[in-house]
Amino acid sequence: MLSFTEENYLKSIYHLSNGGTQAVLTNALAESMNTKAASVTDMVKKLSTKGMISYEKYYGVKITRVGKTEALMIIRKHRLWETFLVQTLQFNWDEVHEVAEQLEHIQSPLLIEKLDDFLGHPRTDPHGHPIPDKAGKIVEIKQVILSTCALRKKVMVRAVRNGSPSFLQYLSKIGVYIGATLTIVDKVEFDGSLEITIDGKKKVFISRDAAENLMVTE
Amino acid sequence: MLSFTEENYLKSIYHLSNGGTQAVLTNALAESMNTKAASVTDMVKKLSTKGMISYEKYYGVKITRVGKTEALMIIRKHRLWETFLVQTLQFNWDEVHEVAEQLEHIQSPLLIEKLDDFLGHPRTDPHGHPIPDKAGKIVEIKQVILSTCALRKKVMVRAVRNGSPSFLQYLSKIGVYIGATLTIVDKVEFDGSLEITIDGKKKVFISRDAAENLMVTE
DNA sequence: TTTATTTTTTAGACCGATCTAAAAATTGAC
DNA sequence: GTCAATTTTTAGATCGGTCTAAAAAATAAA
Ligand SMILES: [Mn+2]
Ligand SMILES: [Mn+2]
Ligand SMILES: [Mn+2]
Ligand SMILES: [Mn+2]
Repeated sequence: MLSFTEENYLKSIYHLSNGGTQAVLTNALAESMNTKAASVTDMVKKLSTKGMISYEKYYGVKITRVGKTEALMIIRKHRLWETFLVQTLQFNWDEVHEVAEQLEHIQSPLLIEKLDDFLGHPRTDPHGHPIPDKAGKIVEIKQVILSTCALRKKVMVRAVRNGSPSFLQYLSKIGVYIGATLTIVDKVEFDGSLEITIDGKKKVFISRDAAENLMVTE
Repeated sequence: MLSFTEENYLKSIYHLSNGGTQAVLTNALAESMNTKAASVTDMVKKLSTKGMISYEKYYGVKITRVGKTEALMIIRKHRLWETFLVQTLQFNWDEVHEVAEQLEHIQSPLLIEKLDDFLGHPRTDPHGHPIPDKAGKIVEIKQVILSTCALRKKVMVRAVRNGSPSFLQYLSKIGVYIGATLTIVDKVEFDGSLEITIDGKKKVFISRDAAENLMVTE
């Protein structure tokens, strides 16, 4: 049984390692957890003795098989709760993350399976991120960053990379949502900003930063 | 801001004091919290400095106005979540308490108001207990213990006093539920057990203990 | 390849929540 | 009203999670 804090560390390690493919360094983890390197070293030893990660002094940590499964279950809960908050309780997509950070730690396998049933086994959360299934399997949909797309090509918004409330609110305001059809009508060489149309109608300018945080498919 | 543990203590104090009407002694609180008297003394001092209770050495604690409001909000959350689990997620009424013990600590006023809206502002939880409203107001329905009722009188089950899973499962098994109509057809002098009919049909015997944990109205 | 910089770990402390053991206050019995 | 039993509080320790400051290792620069 992992503590609240241990679960958060593990989730961070999973994300920072790109799903367990790379090692995670102490300082990177400290920054993402808003804590100090010394605290990370302590926690990392604990997670290591619990078999969640393998830890080699000065070389960072790698998530283990069980650790990965554990992390995916927390992510599953997080994303199912976010979906519930938006679909069922009418939250806006920029309001759900903080609450889901709490709800993801509720311990009840029955609850999460019933929630999943109730929601109709959604495959993605309100931000377009895939929801791992009961077995921890995650179906990644091939998608590319908007700013890399060709001019005049119709693409569909699939996910946001940065899910910060301010970015999400901005997207809502200009009319961009998951499932929207975008077309790049012009690229500004100077600053990387784009002129796009949304659903073939509205024409807006978005910054390079915004364009780099939208994931789309053709 | 109260910690997880402080919230649990406060809720216990509220219940043990019958909604703030009596003082609560250290040992009583220790027993209900499954902890030691020494730990209670520590916690009680902390809750006192936070203004949730007034504490007088050797004479127990009394809940304050703010403490009561705080306790009622936790109870509101607990009971709304229990209602959600049964009504929306199809839990049985004996499966919800433990999960609600966790969910009641989620911090998000927006969440609880949206949940309340979604459920249609229920007035009682799956065990018949009243749900405090947004302002902390609680509508107690006058009800009596089944074992005190007269013979042959039709009464309606309103709530259970003891909500333990085993009792609830037993009730389900014999066909007793919130809203069922019961009639006492015989009282056994010797052991206080009752012979009753459920909804005018099924005839069963229940023990004194069971009869003392069923709340009914006429 | 020696030195300087950066990263990471260790040592030692603090805080919140808990415990055991011992002291103090209250209550009950005679 | 005194003494014994019960209840409650204090004292001191532990554990998990965090911190700062200092030591050690790894990396980069000269
Ligand atoms: Mn999120
Ligand atoms: Mn999300
Ligand atoms: Mn309950
Ligand atoms: Mn209940």
